[in-house]
Amino acid sequence: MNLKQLSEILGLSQTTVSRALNGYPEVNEDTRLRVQAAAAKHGYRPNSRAKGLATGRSMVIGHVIPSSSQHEMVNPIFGDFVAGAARKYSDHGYDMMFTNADDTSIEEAYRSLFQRGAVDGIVLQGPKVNEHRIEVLTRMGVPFIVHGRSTGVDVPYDWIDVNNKSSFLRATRFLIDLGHRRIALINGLEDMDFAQRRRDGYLEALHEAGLSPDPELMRSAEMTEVYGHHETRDMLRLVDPPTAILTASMISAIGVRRALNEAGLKMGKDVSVIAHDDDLSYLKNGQDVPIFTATRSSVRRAGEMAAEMLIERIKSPEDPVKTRLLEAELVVGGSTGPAPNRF
Amino acid sequence: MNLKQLSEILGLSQTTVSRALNGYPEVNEDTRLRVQAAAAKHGYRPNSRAKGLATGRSMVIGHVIPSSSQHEMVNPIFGDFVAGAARKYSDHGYDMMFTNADDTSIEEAYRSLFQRGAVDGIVLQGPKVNEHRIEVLTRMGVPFIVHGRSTGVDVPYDWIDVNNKSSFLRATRFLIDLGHRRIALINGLEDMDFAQRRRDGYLEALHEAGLSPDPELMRSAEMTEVYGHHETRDMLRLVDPPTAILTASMISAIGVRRALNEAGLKMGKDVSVIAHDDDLSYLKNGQDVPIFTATRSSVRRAGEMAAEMLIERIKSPEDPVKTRLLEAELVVGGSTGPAPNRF
DNA sequence: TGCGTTATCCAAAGCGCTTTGAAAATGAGT
DNA sequence: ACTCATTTTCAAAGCGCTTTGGATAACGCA
Repeated sequence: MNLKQLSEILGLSQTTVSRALNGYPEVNEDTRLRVQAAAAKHGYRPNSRAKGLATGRSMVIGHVIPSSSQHEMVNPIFGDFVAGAARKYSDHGYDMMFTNADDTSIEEAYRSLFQRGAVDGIVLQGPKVNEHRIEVLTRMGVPFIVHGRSTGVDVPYDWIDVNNKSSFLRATRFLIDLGHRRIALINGLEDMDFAQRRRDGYLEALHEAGLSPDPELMRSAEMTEVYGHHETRDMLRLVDPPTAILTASMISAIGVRRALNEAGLKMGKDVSVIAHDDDLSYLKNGQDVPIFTATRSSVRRAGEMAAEMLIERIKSPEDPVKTRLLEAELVVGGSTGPAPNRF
Repeated sequence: MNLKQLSEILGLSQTTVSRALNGYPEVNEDTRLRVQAAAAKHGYRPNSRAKGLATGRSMVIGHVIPSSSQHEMVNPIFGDFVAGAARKYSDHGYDMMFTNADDTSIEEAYRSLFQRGAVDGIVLQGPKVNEHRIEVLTRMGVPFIVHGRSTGVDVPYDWIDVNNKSSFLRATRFLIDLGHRRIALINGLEDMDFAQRRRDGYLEALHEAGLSPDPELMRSAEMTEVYGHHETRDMLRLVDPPTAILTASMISAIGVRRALNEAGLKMGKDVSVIAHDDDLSYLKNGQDVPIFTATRSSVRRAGEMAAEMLIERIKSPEDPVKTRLLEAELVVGGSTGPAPNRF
């Protein structure tokens, strides 16, 4: 069923039917009702390609999935961020489109998505330090929003980010206040901007306290469970092992816990652990009392907000740049305690 | 830059330029090269909406995300399945589109996606028992594939699934052979088809061994970490607690492990655990020796295969129905051992 | 040279919608 | 009854592409 057929059935012109359906004022209310009833009855749905061609808008937001199988952003966080964004998109009549690109052709993927007219806006996830894609998108003139920020990029752009530095600064201070001196950081990949900022926060807190950082206690990789486990086991073998560990995700925190258990150490007593908690729906940090002391910020919520900001940007391309910095809460759970007295 | 402009620059007709770019034979090779060079130089990209309008195909595959915040399928598995599918889509020139729908309007979402011409095919994830959506899609005549199956639906349809029943049958037998008699099943939501089949396998193995199932040992809910923990803790308090636990995902297995640790029990010695492992990239089951004994089947691989099967279906709508049943491997790890002797 | 083939290229129609500019219908005012 | 303004409807153009049905040029061969 297309417009033409529907208009023939109704004995009206396509113009009138189109207008009736799209809420234009220059159509008699009775006619509008008739048209709407007929459309519902025949299950008429305007072809979105044709509509897009005619209006110049696709009502689709684009995301790119980097296909290198082990890329930081694809995984734990992906599902929740997308679920949050998707809901907001649909509230505003947008769909979301994903396109796959291997690491070498990501830039091309963005370009293609927009220039083909497939999407009206783009979400850039997982920015690295000096993220080149931001300039690319800016030059293309596509409305976009960055989930995160990129140190070293000085063109203005819309972003929404957690205050990673302050989170890790406060978390580290918290451990220092508990008497810890050997504090490890199990970080994400350090070319990722968020990892860099977390590291900065961590270092600043150490510095404030007059502690000098130990490279042996700073690890960086993809945030998997296995990685958290591996690095922890490795550090526990040091001559002077850490008494506290900061880790970049709940997933790796679980690996940390596993390593501690294997070593017969009690979390929160022998070794304190603080994790960053993205508040993933299938991996809640306990029910009432948090399992891990954590810096918490819902990535699902971030997805919702990113979607809304992007839609606003699409509506008002000339608005000044908008940014949004979310503060993570520091929630205290059972995984931290005073530094053990070694003597 | 559009076709018209490009053809004017080249002094050719739109027809010829279009054909040159799309590899049609009725164009001189020299001309084709000239056209390709110019297209590259000017960064010409055919508008996909216009192309879609003209060809009647959108080169997009649709997925629907149910928006009830706690739905079974959205989460742990989502990211990896999608990543697998996305790669195959892009190999064949397809993009993927997501649309959000709350539980009441999922059917409408599928209908809209296809009838608006937004997608050429649909992936149906997380089928329930008696999944109504399958008939809806069949009647609509849209090419689709189901990830999973649906007991009680008797129209033929394409699907790819893990042999859930046989996996859990074998896993349960394995525990019985180790001397376990009190075996718990921490299952997914039982209106999900996969959960039902796992339960069948579990029950069949008990039956074979002359064991009668204990409702107290059969739990069912969303497969979160917290859930695995909660049910385990609860069952450990029974007068006659389980000596072995089967659980439906790695995530809930982690909760099981946490509960065992809290109770001072050693996994693989005091209580054996077998998990179903979807082989998620950020949650590998250990490095060399598996942590959990597990029934393993890569959901990412399933995503790839689903994508390929769907694309074939789109190409050949009249082909006979295709189905694919994957056998999970039973990998033995450190979480299982002989049943403890209580006497 | 003339004619049938084949290789190239093109004009125009069509995909299904929105939107412009104009026409028809209605109503108000005198 | 007639004019003018307003409301309601319509025909046709246009969005950017593919594809049909020719036209033209080039070629082979008698």
